[in-house]
Amino acid sequence: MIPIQIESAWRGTSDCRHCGIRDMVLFADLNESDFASIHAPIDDLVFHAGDTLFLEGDSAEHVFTIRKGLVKVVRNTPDGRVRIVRILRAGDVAGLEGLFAPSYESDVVAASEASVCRIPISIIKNLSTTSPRLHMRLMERWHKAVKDSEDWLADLNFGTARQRVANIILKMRHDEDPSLTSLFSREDMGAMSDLKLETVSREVSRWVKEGAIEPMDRIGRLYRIIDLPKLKRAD
Amino acid sequence: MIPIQIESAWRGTSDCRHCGIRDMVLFADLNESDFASIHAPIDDLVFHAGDTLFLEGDSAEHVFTIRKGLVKVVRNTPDGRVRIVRILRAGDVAGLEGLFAPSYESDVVAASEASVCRIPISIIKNLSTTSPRLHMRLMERWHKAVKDSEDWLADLNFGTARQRVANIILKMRHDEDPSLTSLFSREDMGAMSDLKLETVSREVSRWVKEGAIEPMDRIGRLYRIIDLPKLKRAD
DNA sequence: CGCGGCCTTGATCGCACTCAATTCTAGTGG
DNA sequence: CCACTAGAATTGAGTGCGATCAAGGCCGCG
Repeated sequence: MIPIQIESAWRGTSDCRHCGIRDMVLFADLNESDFASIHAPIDDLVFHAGDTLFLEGDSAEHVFTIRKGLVKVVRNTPDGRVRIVRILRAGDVAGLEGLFAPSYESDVVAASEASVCRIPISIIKNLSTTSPRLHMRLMERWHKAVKDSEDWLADLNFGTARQRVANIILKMRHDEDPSLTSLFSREDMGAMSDLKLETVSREVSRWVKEGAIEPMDRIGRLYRIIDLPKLKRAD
Repeated sequence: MIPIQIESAWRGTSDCRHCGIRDMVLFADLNESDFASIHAPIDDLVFHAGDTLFLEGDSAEHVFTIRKGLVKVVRNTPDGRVRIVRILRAGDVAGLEGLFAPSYESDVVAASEASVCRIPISIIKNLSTTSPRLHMRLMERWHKAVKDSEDWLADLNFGTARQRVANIILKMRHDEDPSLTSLFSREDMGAMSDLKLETVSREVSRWVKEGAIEPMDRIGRLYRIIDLPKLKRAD
């Protein structure tokens, strides 16, 4: 199967030594001789909202570090529906499963404009035999992936529609300004929480009516959080 | 907080070199000098159904390899309910988060009699600076944990009660004889799939009435699978 | 202006929850 | 061996929440 190919802008080959978020990412602890042993190119790419980084079943040849933006990890159920199982943010890594599996195990799609480093898996495999520091970083990523995944399950797929929507609103708060929250389309929010888009819409409206949040645009994406405790209680 | 402490039988200090399932577990690739550097004791424990391996928040000092039996990974939601987020089987590892976090991030409870190796985290940390082979094994475990966790989310928390119960039945099939399946209590099955125990009971009964499964005991735990395709279609 | 995409809102329906009673099993002690 | 009990599973009746079907509104865009 030839996958749908990817719209992405190439921004050049990365110089990881001077990466702005190097301290957040896999290569944080590498030294000069580690970098010297990197021969395959690490590319710096930009994806637009809706672009695909890779699809489930694609041959796994790269690992992707998110530098900026939001990225959805999507699984397709046998009966044709779609579930968003995790959201990746700056510093997170997509496609780690490629280190062990021949192909990717989920679809990964940009949810907003996203700036991404594409690292050949061969580099990771070579370095990981020589650099215990990279190993630690890799395992930290795995740890975070498991924790995020289980938190997701526990937070968004539990309780009433009202509670689930409240938890989405909380989970999508901005890192920089936690009083702001950026929601996805109602359909995507439904795929995150196993609700129908109409139900999501109703519950968002209800939180607005009750004064817990306040719309900052006219298209239902950006909200200001007014009553944080109320959302957390979700009563 | 002093956690409820644990009922477990000590079966002796393990000799990992001659472990019956060594090829399945973390130490598969260690050589003699690796073993020679292990100084802390690795204990071999037996837990009975319902015993606690550790609780969320306990100081993380060991990693546990499951040798035999079934183990539940449990999370407690803020509103006091309980969710089973994963099941561990022979070869799986519990408590890996202790490598990075100071305390465990979920409760882990034996679901049946379980035989378990308790490995001090100090051993893993020491070995992982010297043995790239252990690193690979560890990352394989992380990979499996993420995949299991996301599969769980996608399979058991999706669709109608009928489909969820069918997926539990399929997930709990025996490795040795896949025509047999061992269910948990209806309450635990509810915690796995976010259903009430009465709903689970109804749906199990319905699959029996329709001839997809057949009870092998009188207490509703062991069933023989008669019509596998029907369960997979779940229509 | 018309069109398409997305969000919102309304009315109705059905599935899963709730509350409750009953049955079955294993375990205990007479 | 039987009576009694506690715990678990099962079954029933009624309710309510979220899905479904449908209509209408808002926004951006050609």
